[in-house]
Amino acid sequence: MARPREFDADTALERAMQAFWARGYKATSLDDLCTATGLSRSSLYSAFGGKRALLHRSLERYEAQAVARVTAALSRPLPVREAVAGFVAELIDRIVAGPGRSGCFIGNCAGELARHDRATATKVRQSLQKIENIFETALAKAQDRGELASAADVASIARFLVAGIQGLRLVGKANPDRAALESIASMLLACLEPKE
Amino acid sequence: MARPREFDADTALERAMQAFWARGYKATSLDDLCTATGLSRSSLYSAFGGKRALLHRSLERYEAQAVARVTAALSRPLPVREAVAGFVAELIDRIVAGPGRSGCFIGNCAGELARHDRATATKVRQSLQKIENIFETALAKAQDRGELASAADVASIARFLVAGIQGLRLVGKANPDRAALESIASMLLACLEPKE
DNA sequence: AGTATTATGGAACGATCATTCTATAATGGA
DNA sequence: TCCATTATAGAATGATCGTTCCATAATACT
Repeated sequence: MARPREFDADTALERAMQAFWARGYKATSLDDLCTATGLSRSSLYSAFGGKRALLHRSLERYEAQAVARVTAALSRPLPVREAVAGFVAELIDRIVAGPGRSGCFIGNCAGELARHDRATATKVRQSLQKIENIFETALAKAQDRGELASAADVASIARFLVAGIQGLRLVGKANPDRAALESIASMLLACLEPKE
Repeated sequence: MARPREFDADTALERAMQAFWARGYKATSLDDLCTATGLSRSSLYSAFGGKRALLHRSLERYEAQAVARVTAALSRPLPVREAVAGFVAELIDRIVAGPGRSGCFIGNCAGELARHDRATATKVRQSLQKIENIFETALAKAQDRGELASAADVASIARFLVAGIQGLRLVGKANPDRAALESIASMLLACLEPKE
């Protein structure tokens, strides 16, 4: 019994997320968001509530996609070291090609906002934790398969990989050089090698 | 033959840098900078030329300080592994205590600006390179002392340490948890262990 | 002492910011 | 078909942005 929406909220959110991801929170204006989504200010506000709320919805959306991507990458029928290596290699491809130079949206929010925005910091922390948990689960399975030493601390390795990937992506923003990034990646993956 | 400055340009720049470091570029307004430095807009503009120029001066200042800090930490009469470990341990102390939660100013600029600001990206890349070179030099000396395998690629290790430290500091912004950060640090330092 | 020159404080500027408001359009149910 | 309800476009709002300008203050040199 009312006028129906003319837009799809899901694709609008996706486009808003892309805008925040590419430019950052403060650098993305409401005009930018309206242009990106094709919505008017009224529609944006009634559907999402404001810029900050839209950022949080964007973070949730990104987290879901990131969880899916990591899960997919680590579910491949490969030794975990090769699965992780493939995941990182794709990241590097995207950094070198250009689109990956926006970095990780979660990491971007951590860098720009975590210090002075408790709510966003909490969301960032939780998102990183979820991704870390996916790594940990995959590593534990690999450990069961005998790919990792039974003494290996899979939780610590997972945490290390998440931090290392953040570092890789951050450095890649300023220096999208394939050789440099692959060198970093290969040393990062050493944590999955059995000690000789 | 004219009116002299009432302020010290060096301390003004230091305070401006602190403001940019703590809040980021876009989030630091000219009012913030005037408050932080104690200068009027006129003085700021005549002395530094504008917000963006002030950022670049701040980056240069931070780079010099960072170079000095890293050089000092790696010049201690210790095995390089312990020197690096001490450096990272102090970073973690500052993150956990609070002040270190601003992260690395260079990394912050990389995250916020590198993608859309070529000049800043170049400065960031050069600064990271300089710091990387300090690590590499220290590692090469340690290699000469026999602390590292003669086959070790000190340039790659240096690059890896810089990226890893950026990741550590970024993750520390959202999750300033000592145990987690120390776990990451200890795995990072594994690249300096002789393989068994 | 007078003057040229630079520094300073703060007002003024236009642009842009996020948000709210208003008028109009479009629907489903009566 | 008319009404209650929600959606939309875009104007309006006040705050704040970075920058410029101007009047005044303070010095060094003649």
